[in-house]
Amino acid sequence: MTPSPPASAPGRRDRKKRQTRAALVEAALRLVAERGLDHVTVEEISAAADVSARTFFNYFACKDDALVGDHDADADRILARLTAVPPEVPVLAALRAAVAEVIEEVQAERELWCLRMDVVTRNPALLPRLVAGNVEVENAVAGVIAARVGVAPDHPYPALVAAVTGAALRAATTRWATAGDNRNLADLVDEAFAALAAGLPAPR
Amino acid sequence: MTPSPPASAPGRRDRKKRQTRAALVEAALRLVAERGLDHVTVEEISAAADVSARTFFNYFACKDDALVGDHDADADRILARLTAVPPEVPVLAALRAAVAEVIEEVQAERELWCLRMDVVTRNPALLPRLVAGNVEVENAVAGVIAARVGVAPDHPYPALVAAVTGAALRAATTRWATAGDNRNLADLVDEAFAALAAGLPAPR
DNA sequence: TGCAAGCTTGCAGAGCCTGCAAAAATTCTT
DNA sequence: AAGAATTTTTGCAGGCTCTGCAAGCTTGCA
Repeated sequence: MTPSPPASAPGRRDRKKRQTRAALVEAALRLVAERGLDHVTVEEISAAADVSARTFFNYFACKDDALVGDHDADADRILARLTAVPPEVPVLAALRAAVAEVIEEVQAERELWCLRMDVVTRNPALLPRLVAGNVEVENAVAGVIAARVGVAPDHPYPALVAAVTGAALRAATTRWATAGDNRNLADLVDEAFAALAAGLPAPR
Repeated sequence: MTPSPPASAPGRRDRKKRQTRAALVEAALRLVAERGLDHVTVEEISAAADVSARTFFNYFACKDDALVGDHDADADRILARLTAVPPEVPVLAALRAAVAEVIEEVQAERELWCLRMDVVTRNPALLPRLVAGNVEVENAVAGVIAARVGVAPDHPYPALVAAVTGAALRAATTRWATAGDNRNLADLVDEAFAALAAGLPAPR
């Protein structure tokens, strides 16, 4: 137990698990992009990834999860980063810094995200799940913000800021993945946060 | 065809439909509040509303819809109100005015919404669907805003404002339905919009 | 009253998802 | 390197969700 370097020596088993998961995600996205969500069965996705249908559900709780992904790991990292930001940094700036890391990783997987966004917009039934992951994160973020600004956990401010910044992030990511311009996601997020801090003035 | 007074004389048929729908919603919320989402079947909900299970799916596309409701009608009204607001009104104020009507109706159904929020928070699988309805509305709202401020439909500003105000509304509604204080939803929404317009300054 | 339209219902069936236990693969121990 | 321990994969049975279809009933209207 406890392999001495847990990150450097993943071992064959972990490697295979990553491969299988990636294969399932790739097969799911490709097939659904081709045929549409309800013309692709879990059986077909599993066959394309060369595993049994039962194994699919060992990796994903439901069919949609293979398409939208689970962002629990991201959530933990964002929370850790947020708590690490010095208290004197303004709330919006702290949040912007907390998501920097995740944003870079998303940027690194641009093609995957473009495909994912394409699939989601063409299959609106997936939209709920794509937004939902964020909501769970927002609740946790709200708690950290409450402590940071020194108000009660049920004060309206933390929940508002968490929800609003989550929405801003989503808007920026959507634009980044769908628009033709090849700007960095980080730049789009910066613009969105700047607009928030300025009170959302009309452009120009 | 085309009943002369469509609103004043609903007729027995429409009345029955509304009753059936309300009975299904009530039964679904009550049963799920008691037992939890996956310990209640559509068959049981239908039985409690005294209709067949097949009829349930004539009213709702899926089990969850009976719990979170469909807000398409609200969406249409919000869009109509928004386009009716004079162009010189600032964007945030226009949005606030556009949702006033819907907010009053939600306020009128406070108990229903409290139960619904309780069910959703205790069954997080429902959370996606609750937020999703808003997203569809937001896209339409973004289009109207783009026209209002005179930018291209794919400009980042309209999408950002639509997403952010949607999030603010959601935060206010959540607080209104869960918190103990009996303040008006309209007041909470006003506060949220004011905070948005001020750039989300830390309280105090 | 009689007809047309709309609503409800049962039925059959595809597909999603879960629990269980056996088989296979990987890792650990000796 | 052989065997034990652990993890992963798989098949199977089964319940539940949701859909299409056709028959039967209710409602609205002339």
